[in-house]
Amino acid sequence: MPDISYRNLAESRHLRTDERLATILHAAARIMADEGYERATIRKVAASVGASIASLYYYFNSKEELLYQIQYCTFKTLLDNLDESLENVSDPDGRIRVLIRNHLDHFFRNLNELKVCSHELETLKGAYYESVKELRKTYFRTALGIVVDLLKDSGNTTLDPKLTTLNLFGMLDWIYTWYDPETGPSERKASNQITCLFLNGIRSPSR
Amino acid sequence: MPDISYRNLAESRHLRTDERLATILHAAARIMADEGYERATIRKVAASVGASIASLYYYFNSKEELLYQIQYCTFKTLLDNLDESLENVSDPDGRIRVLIRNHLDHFFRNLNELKVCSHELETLKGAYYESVKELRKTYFRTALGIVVDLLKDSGNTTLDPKLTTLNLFGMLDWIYTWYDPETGPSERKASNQITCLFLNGIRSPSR
Amino acid sequence: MPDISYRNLAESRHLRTDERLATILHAAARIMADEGYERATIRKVAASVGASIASLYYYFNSKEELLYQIQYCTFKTLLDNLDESLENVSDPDGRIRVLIRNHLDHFFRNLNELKVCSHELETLKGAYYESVKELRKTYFRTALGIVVDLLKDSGNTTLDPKLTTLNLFGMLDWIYTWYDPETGPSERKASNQITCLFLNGIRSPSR
Amino acid sequence: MPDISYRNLAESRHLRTDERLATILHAAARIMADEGYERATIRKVAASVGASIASLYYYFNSKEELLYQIQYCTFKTLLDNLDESLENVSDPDGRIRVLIRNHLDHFFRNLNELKVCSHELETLKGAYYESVKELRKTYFRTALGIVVDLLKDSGNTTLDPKLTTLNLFGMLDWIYTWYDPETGPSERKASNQITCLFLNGIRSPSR
DNA sequence: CATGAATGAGACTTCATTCAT
DNA sequence: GATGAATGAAGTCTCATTCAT
Repeated sequence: MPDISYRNLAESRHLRTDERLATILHAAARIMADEGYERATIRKVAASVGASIASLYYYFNSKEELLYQIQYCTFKTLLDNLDESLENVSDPDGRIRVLIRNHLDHFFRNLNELKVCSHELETLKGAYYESVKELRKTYFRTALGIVVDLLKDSGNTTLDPKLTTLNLFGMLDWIYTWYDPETGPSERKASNQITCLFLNGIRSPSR
Repeated sequence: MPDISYRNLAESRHLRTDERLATILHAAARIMADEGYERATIRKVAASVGASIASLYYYFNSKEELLYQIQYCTFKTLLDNLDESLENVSDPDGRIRVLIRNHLDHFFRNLNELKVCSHELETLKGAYYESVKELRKTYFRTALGIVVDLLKDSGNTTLDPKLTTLNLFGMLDWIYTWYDPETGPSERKASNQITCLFLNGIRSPSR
Repeated sequence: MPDISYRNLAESRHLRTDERLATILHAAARIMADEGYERATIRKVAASVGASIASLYYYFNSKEELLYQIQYCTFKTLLDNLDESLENVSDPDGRIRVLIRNHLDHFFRNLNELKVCSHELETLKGAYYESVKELRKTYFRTALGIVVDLLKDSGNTTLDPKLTTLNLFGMLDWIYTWYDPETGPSERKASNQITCLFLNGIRSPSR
Repeated sequence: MPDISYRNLAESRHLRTDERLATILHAAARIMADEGYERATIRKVAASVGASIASLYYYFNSKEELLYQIQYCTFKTLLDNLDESLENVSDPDGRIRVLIRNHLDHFFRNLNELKVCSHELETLKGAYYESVKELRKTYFRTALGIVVDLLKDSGNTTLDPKLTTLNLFGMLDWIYTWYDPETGPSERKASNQITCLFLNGIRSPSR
């Protein structure tokens, strides 16, 4: 039974410690994205942040908890930002644009976390798994709600809302397989392309 | 330097042996999909096909070669089938429908292989990696060619062909994260939804 | 308890089979000399003679027996030849020259066997070990007898016969570490040098 | 590419750790001498020093590095001692006596290391091999230089210096095959016998 | 005589984790 | 807060050997 002891970075007053934790989480995400959870050894994480292996255990109780913190932080932040940005937008078209922008803004800057979350959700067990699953479910439901409204507004009865939302996330999340901040298109262009393809796909029911 | 010795199942005459290899590849794909390459131990593969660990090494020289055979077979079959199906279709709309159907027909029936190929390409090194990479590049170029024609025909100058192709594969490949043969929608329905969303998205340039 | 079933090559009438056995023994000796007994796998021996692994077991019952045959043949031949050559020589000086020549003649042409016999005597267990040990003891006693006579004739009371014999074999057997049939001195020269150094060392007691 | 990280025992200040390393090297040498490198399992070494298998890997990175450390330490010490002892001796006769004494003093007390170095040089690969090879070459050249002078002084033109040096080492190194500290002659006697046999062998050219 | 296929045993090695300091 | 040293568990792979064909 894992003892979840997630440390809320924002609330803590030990800034030095929490900056260090953030550094560790980021380094771990990079290594886990590059090599997968299993191949991402604690040893490599320690080396990449210039610490001893043993000292890392001050910041997390197990390798699984390290993975949990990465995933939890990612979705917590994503969801909090989304809620805030949606507050003043009410039309479905505007809301879906906010969601897409929020998602891509976050993950273009955190491709490693995106990859880790995509690959390693089911690596978590028990309470860790449930905790992250819950956040993701909430996030998906928000998106689904917007898509439902959008299809209604377009009079589109061909597309199934749930499948359409899944396909949207397919395009959004797939970016971790191809986006390269160095050589790729601008984030803005990539973002616009997906928005455009998706909204057109929805708006005009096939005759 | 890995000595790649891919055995072409179709051409071999040692049926008994090759059927056994196919069984092993399938079992391995299932376990690797469920648990990831690293956690998918040879022991588990052996147990799942009712063989001793050592005897598996009669069929592949290393765990990496096992992964390679899974990926190579998958893309070789996919590509061969596609080439055959495209032979008698010349209009871009028909060709993209063939590609989507071919892709989904294959992977709805081989979700494990899809997941393994998606997650573990870069687990392969050296010649193994290059060999699979080459097949995938060929496959992508075929799709890209069709999308280019499609955009031209639609007079759509907004969408970038390469990004559009990547987004298409985002929707197509993402199915491994949500499709459930037991409880999900029919393959036909899921397939139609993606085709519809994509073709509409392309056809009608945003006003 | 190993069942020693040494096949006497000379007496057998299955020439084809025995030629094959000789080929195998020679190939095995080469590989064992190069890599040591443990690293010299049956697989490598099989490959080097172009046979399947299983078929080798027709010629010996175990890897240890293979090693035994190599060692037994080597010392049996060496000893038989020595006895024959010594028959007509009675003075110690002549007899020691015969022994040195016999030893070097044989081993310059069978360096691999010399190395294997030097390194792997104690790899043999039980009856195998005793059998070879017996031959070697007989061989050593013959040499020791000659050295005793030689020291007596020289009036040399400084040197201990047994130690002197051991030192002689040190020089004789050490050749496997440095003699190279391709680039080294002629066998004749190398042989003369040892004979010269040893006989002078014995003949002239230090002041 | 092995990363050779030889720890100089003498210079380190972590006495506890280095004493432990020395203990391990010694135990490993004994087992490798008794059974050969391949049969000398890490398990046996661990058991013989009362440690877990995994903990040994704190002291070396691979079994091959363990073998390397044994060989490197042996020849480094031997060579350093020789250089020191030769410093104040200039006549060839004295110098060869110093060399013989140094060699035998060291190896009578480290017969296991002598056997391991004799049998397993070529078990080392790449940088490990080159490193030890270099030391041995230096050691041999020192001996050869002395023998050259010695032969010159004796007016002996019969003997080839290189072959003579090789034969000397044959007698010196062969001791690992027969010397028994329990039942054998005194080291002093054994040492004198070799010195005597060799110097006489050289001094009096055969008529 | 020959061999394809199989297997139990056991080797080296790595890893997450702990704990005394 | 930090870390050197240690370890049980487990993984991949190789090997000698067997046996039905």
